[in-house]
Amino acid sequence: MSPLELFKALSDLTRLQSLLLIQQEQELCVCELMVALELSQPKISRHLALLREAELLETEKRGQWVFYRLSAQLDDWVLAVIAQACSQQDLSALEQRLQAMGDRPERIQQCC
Amino acid sequence: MSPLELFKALSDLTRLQSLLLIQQEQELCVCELMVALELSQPKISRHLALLREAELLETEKRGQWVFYRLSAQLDDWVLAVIAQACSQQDLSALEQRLQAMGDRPERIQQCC
DNA sequence: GAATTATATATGGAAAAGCGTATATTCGTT
DNA sequence: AACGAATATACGCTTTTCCATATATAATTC
Repeated sequence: MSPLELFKALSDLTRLQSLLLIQQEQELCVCELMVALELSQPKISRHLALLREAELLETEKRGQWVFYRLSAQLDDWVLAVIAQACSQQDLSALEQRLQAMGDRPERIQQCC
Repeated sequence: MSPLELFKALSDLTRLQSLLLIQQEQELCVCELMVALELSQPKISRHLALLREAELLETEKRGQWVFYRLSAQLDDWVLAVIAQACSQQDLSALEQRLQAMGDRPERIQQCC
């Protein structure tokens, strides 16, 4: 991944918010992002596909859901850039809609 | 400056290389960037104008030249992102053409 | 003050990106 | 097997971005 590829991937609000929110939440499925960002399903899917093709995100299919999370083998400099962006981006409205969302898909407990 | 604005500004190779090379060299004028990037004058000027409008670069006119340098009041997180990009971008060919360039405008000695 | 150098901007067109809608696919449920 | 939910992709269109060329402006030199 080159700096140019990273910056292109992050130069769209939908992709930027999706990536940062996924980072914050560890993993999210498409329907959760639809609620959080208040956008249509095809729009979310298409932007996630771009982030996946750029190998920023990886997917895991569990049942009828596809969960997106940060790719496991991201270089440190990429993580550093994402962290800087995250420190400057207000995701509170998105987080709030996510919390308020009913019927979120069940998660395998990750930890403890 | 928002993350989105920064990423949009850096999502073009001409702008990315210009910004990083300017950072490395402290300041450069348009004609030096033309040689380093091997691009036309209007193309360089237009992209620099975008970086200036985004307040990533500032200019100083000295004689017939316009020198571009990093804006003085950039936030730390912006500088951090630029530094990460710089660590991953190979500018050696550009630097080389710059060194080999004849007739570079004289600089006011900056230091010591 | 005419010519030259350095830079900026305008203009029209080409390429790319993004969008809404429609459709396909896959999985789970009945 | 049929249906519904979740996701992906295809298609046509609009918008944006980028470019090459031409022109404008400003400083310098002769």
